[in-house]
Amino acid sequence: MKDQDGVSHFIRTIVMQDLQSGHTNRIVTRFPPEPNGYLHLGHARSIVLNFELADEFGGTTHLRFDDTNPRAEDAIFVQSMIEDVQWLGYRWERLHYASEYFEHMYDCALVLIRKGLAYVDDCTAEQIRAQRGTLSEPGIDSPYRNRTVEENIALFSAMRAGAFADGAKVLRARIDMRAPNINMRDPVLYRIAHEAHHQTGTQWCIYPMYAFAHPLEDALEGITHSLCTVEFEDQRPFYDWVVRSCEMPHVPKQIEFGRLNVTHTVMSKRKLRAIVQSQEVDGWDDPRLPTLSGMRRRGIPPEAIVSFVKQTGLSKSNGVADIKMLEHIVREQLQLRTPKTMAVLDPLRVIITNYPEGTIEWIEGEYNSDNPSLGSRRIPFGRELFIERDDFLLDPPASFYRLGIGREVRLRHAYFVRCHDVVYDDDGSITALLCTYDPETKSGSGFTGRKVKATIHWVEASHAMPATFALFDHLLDEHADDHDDVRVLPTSRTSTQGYVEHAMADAPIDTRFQLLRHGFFIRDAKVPDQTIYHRIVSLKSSYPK
RNA sequence: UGGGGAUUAGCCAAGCGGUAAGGCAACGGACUUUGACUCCGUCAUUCCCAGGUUCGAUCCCUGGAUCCCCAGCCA
Repeated sequence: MKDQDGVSHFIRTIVMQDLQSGHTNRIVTRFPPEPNGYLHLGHARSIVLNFELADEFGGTTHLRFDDTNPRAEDAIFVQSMIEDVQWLGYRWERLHYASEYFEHMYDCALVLIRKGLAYVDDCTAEQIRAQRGTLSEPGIDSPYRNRTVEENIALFSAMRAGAFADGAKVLRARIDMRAPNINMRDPVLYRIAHEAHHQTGTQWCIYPMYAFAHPLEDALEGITHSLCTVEFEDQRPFYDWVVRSCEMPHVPKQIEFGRLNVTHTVMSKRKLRAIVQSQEVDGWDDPRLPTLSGMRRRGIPPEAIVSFVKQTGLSKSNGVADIKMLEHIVREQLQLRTPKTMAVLDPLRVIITNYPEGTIEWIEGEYNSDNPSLGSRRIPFGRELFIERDDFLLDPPASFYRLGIGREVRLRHAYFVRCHDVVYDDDGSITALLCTYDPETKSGSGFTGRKVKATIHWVEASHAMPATFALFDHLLDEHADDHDDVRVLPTSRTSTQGYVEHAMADAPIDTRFQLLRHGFFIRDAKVPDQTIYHRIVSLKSSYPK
């Protein structure tokens, strides 16, 4: 049971077993982000997993905002998350907010109180922490642990009614302060926060904690498999305790999987925020960031992200995938879909001395010979051109196939040209190349008289469209996740001024191109009035540097 | 030194008692109007280590090592 580019994994196995054994007859999953930031590649793994798994077995998936902490959340994140999930290509059957269930959760808390399984604690956060014990020592009971049910109900109602200040009281589960699993030492269920909520306004001044709310949300929605990352594993006993103690009719199953990390970048929300706040990048959608909005602005197709997530597989270990794998998949996805055009990023003028002045020849050029459906365009050719500065070397070694004095190369789609002289300025730097062309060698003419070692790209000078190119490289050094300092590499973004070929000016702004010998590019849609091309990913190169 | 997890090639990852998939990377070669793409080939006698069970162990048992997570009124 594998899909094309996915790998079989343990959660799929569990789901299949649950279906076969009759434990459940329909799969319901959910993607439950907290709207307190931007979605990134790490979330993409959860999104793909939840949506694809349910879909594979004919089930459904809910998008649910886990909005139990108004101090951290904002409606603007709700909107960006909706856009990001849709952009990846997924459609939810139901959209929910945890806050929809606040009343129901309150009732569940009352159930626990009546069963003697929850109590109102007047201790401060510091006192509670001190009573909790440590990793190796048991905790001690709170002095308020044995209040009567009546007293607890009265106090909890008063908490809801706004009778107490933030932090004055909490509702706690009453389990076991000596439990070896710290999560079972009377965890907090409700805290007081006189804070407006983006969905419920000022209706509430007490809010449930994640550990209490999440299992209830899952149970209420009929979620069969509640998938989360491994750091929640030791919270599973409490998850099950909540479902059981609140006597929820539906019992969801929590399953944990390993986080997805990628070399040369970070997925931690904290570190991402630090980078954005450092002003070293252009906001949350900076094309260098692993945020979905950043990757979208970068021009990475959503299909590539989905494919990457599937191809990296899924296990319980927290692995670090090589970013080269992502880059490979992006190239693979773009290879056949993009028109291949020419642009010069670092221009060097070339004068074809034997080509008539004032003449422009229009050459028909196929956009992508591996995908003829992309059609063709007309390319102007004339006496003055631009080529890439590093396609010429004054004293080229034998391993350099391109231009040098006396050397001949093919101009893609056009003619062979041979360089015979160099023009310098007063500083001694090269300002132009003088070349001759051979009319016999026109592309498509079938000329086979002699061979040339290289084909280079070019742009005719009088029709060249000026453009800025933003070239992106690794955001951080290879193992950035290992240390706390997240210094953005200065090489992560460089830019150059150059020219693109005539035909590119007419393309829709979201057109992705393969710029011959440079890589895949797309216009920066955030500044449509400027002509800035983002390099999505470079081409591979076997040329020894 | 409490509890919970993880460990298969440089990286990700299949494998579920019958003799180590696949992808990325790397390295050779072919092809080439992109030093791209494509194609062909190479790349774990061994699965963290040590014992044990078995005709047979990456899979089962015992012991050990290393790494990750948990002491928010965050999620």
